[in-house]
Formats: sequence, structure tokens, C-alpha cells
Amino acid sequence: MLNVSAEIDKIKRSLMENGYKLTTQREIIVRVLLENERDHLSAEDVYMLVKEKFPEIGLATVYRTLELLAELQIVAKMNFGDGVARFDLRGHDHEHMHHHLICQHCGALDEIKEDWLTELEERVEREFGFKVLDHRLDFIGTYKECSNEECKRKKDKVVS
Amino acid sequence: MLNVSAEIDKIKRSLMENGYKLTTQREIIVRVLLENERDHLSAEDVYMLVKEKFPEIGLATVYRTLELLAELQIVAKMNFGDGVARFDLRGHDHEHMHHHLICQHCGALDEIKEDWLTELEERVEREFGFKVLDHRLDFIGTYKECSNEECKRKKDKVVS
DNA sequence: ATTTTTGCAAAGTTTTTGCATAATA
DNA sequence: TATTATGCAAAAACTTTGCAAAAAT
Repeated sequence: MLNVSAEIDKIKRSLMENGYKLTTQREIIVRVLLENERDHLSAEDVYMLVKEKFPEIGLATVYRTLELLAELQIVAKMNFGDGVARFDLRGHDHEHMHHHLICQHCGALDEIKEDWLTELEERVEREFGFKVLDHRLDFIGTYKECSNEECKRKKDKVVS
Repeated sequence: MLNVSAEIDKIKRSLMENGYKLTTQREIIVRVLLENERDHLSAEDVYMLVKEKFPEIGLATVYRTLELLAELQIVAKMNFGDGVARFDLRGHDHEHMHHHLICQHCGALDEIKEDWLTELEERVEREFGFKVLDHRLDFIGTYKECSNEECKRKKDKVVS
């Protein structure tokens, strides 16, 4: 992330507008999310990382903060089927969720940051009278380079 | 579902091929799924419905069966963010997951049964060397008819 | 007979809640 | 000082597991 304090400011504003405060704990949580933007962290992951900077924090606070950030659309709460919710910062203007490539061979969980769905969203609106506000698109499959030998890919690489 | 016993047969074959049996309990669970194809049932939902026909069943059996069916790609295990896994019969030939329209206004969880992603999957393969085996596409938004007044839509209607 | 499956209860995970204390406006 | 937020521990919600009995091949 390029401009951390600008991001924090924006999030602070968003919190204030809704009657919430940017407490120390909340700020640290947001910083951890900014520093691990490509990692799809679980609440537990965030908790561990926050503890390094602020050991007094409670797990409940992490859950409550992530829930709050999700409510304000600052993060997206996702579930990739492994039994834990994962949290992902939304882009700068609460942009649509990016797409995911999930490799069954090596477990990579990569992102496509372009929005490929504009046309389909127009079609949904036209055909079903449904106004799209957000979307989720995951592709499950395998990288060709994974198919044969052992996989050399790193997890959670942003591919686009 | 039009031809229940043909479907059951197909699923039975799939189980047998993998060394599993179609027990009474498993068959009833599959029937419940067939009868509620458009409903995105949770394990608990399935349990309740199965109990009506076969009260001796245990919740663990339902979980184990749904897990097994997911493994064999007969059902898809989905998570829409409400903390429970939901199960959806895949189509007749283990076809790709259908797409979802999730209305934030009325809570409708509808399906688009056509596959709109063929082109994008080719693009993923071309651009990222990623072979797509399955996908997930959800649109979150509102039905126009929902936007103003109270909503008259029924939940879980298949729209296509 | 051997293997698989089941039901029950217990245990495991993840997440939420209650409440007294602390921080903030 | 009134409100909001926190930490802890307890509870809740969902899912998985161990095991002896039952069912199936």
C-alpha cells in the first residue's frame, strides 16, 4: 500500500461519519490489513499480527472491529470454504470485490484486480431488473504449471 | 425436478463407482435435496426435512453425507456469509455452479442457470495459464421492484 | 466375516455476548 | 458525565470425531 496515512484518514472519516471512533486498536487492525492487503486474513490471523504490535488486544475486539469494517464496506468478509471468514480491504473507493483464482493443486489464492464483469452486470440489470451493487467471482481450477510436477508458486500472489 | 428416480440412479452410480453405498439415509437426504433444489439448504435445514421422513436419523449422518456428496461433486458446498454452509445440487452432468442474484432489500437468493462465464474462463486460461474447473459468481444488489416499496418477491426463486 | 455406515454423545472450532472497567468526546 | 469501546471469560453456534452397534456385501 502506497499511502498508508491517507488510507487511514479515509477510513477514520468513514468511521466518524457513522458515529464511530478510530481507536488505537481499530487503527492497528486497519494497519495490519493494509500491510497484508493481498493475504485474505482470518480474524485469528489478524489477531496474531495485531498482538505483535499491541499485545493487550482481545480477540473479541478483533472480531468486533472486522464486523464493523465489513458493515461500513471498508473490508469484504469472504468465505472460501475452509470454515473461517476471511477479510479483504476493499479498494480505495469501496470498489467492487476483485476476482479470485483458486488453485486446487497448490492452494494458491490469487487475485485479478481488473473488473471483468461490467458487461454481465448490465445484462443482469437488463434481463432481470436487478441493480448490481457488488459481485463475487471466483475461478476454481489449476495453474498449468501446477498440473504436472510439484508446485513452485507462492500462495496469495496478486496476478493482475 | 422432473425425473427423480433417474437422478437417484445417477447419484447411486456415482457413489458405487467410488466405493460408497446408497443407504436409506443417504437416499432420503438426496431426495430432500432434489425436492428443494432451489432452496440452498443448510445442514440443519436438511436434517429437519429428513427427520420428517426418517426421524431416527442423526445430525452427524447429515453432515457426513453432505460432505461426501460435496466430495463427489454431486452437491456444491457454498457459504453466503451467514455462518452456515449451504448445499446445492449440481446439475445433471456435474455442471458448473449456477450464478446467484442476492437481493439486499428482500433477501431473495435467486439463481441464474445459464453459464455466462465461458468467455471469461477462456480468458483466464489464456492470460494466466489457469485451467478453470469450476466457478462461483454472485451478484449482490437489489431488484428494481424492491427499491421503493415493500417487497413482494418470494425467496429462492429460480430466475433462469 | 469383513467392511462400511450409523446414531449418539462428546469434543472441537469459530464466533458472539455480557459485563465491569477504561477511554473518549 | 454520558457515551462508546475494550478485555476477559463464558456462552453460543456450527461442525467433526470416537466408538459401539447395526447394516450391507
